[in-house]
Amino acid sequence: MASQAADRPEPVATSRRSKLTPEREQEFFDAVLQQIRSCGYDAVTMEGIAASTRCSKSTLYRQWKTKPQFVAAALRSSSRVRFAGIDTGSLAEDLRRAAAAAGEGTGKDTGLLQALGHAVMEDPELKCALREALVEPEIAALREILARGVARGEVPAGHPALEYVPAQLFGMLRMRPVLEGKQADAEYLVTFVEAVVLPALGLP
Amino acid sequence: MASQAADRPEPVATSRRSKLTPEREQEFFDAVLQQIRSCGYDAVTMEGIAASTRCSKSTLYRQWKTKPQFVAAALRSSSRVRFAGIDTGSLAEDLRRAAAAAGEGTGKDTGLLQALGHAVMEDPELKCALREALVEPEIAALREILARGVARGEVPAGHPALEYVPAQLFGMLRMRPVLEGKQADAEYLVTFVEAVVLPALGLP
DNA sequence: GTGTACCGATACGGTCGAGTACCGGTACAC
DNA sequence: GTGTACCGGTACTCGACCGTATCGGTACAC
Repeated sequence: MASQAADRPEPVATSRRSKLTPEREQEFFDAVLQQIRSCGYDAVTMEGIAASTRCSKSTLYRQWKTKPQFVAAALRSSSRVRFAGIDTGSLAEDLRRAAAAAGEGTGKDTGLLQALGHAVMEDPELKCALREALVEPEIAALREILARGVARGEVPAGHPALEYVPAQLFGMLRMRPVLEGKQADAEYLVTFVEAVVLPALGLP
Repeated sequence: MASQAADRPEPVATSRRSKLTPEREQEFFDAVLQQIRSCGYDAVTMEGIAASTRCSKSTLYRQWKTKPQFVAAALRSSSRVRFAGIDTGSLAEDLRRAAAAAGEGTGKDTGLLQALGHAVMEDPELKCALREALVEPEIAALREILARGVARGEVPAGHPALEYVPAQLFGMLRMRPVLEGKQADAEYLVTFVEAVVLPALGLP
């Protein structure tokens, strides 16, 4: 599982305010995000997290002041931009890749977005963390892809369908489970891109 | 406030197991749905509903066994298909009307869908009520509109973009608040339909 | 070896909400 | 007038969970 890097002998640098290794912290984060995905934000309890990670509530409250702050930290730590690095030189192909990439992680980010839905309205820090960790990086990467396509002249600048592309991709990801009860997997999303997004942009 | 219809003299038919008038019941339903929209499912309390409608908790629990059952009843009662009755004879125009209609009610059904997000995962009755009341009727009406367009020959049967139309519309409705922080109003949705949905279907 | 600082466990206080029980008041049937 | 059945109000039980406090154990520094 863990590589040799896990038990490094060196004292890292000077000292650590916490004896928790970053790997251990990540266990907490994974656990809380997993539980949020499966049970919703309100149903997740600090006691539950402590139990499932075999740490104590004290440890959680020592590191993070409150439950929302803990969750916010977990969100920030799991930031992983899925659309980064897609650049095939063709907008159509880039969009297919992006759709496939979005489909791969289905049930992770999507589930979080769903589960945190309204909890986010009450705690501004949570809201901010969610946007920074999950929403904005992906949107920015996607707009980057589109901008390159425009720069290459594949689509005229200001094409009316352009601004809707990110919302559409996320929308499909989000709505299919609701409407059809199935996850929006890579195949489904790629087909969607080819059937709708590319034609709307005037691409082959 | 209340019209004369409220204190009807007739005994309605035979007898009523409850002395609550249907109007009174609807007040409860409106109150609980409103509170769910603004605070989320978990934050809504039976005490709060009782207070805001000036009835007593006893009354609520006499009529409905539990909180989820109460909410489910409220959902069922508020079923109002927004896309029903749209039939202009032109698919493009029907879709514009549907988009506008969807935009009108923004913050009602959409908010509920958002707020109930994960609460629905735990109570099957709630889940069922939500689907029956909000999801399926709208989808069915929308598919009806599309089917008429196909029957008129405006779009070839089996056009790949057809099956995505409902999800697209709902997806936009749902994602714009997340991505842009603004409600998806009628204007936005109509523009979306014209920029993406119609071109993808090969309509003018 | 000694001190320090953190971890895990557990127990506790405080709050809040679901659901129940009981009571007085009242509208309606006969 | 009397009975019945329901409403509104309040007080209550019970459980859950947040966040705090306390204590013993242990890894590491020096």
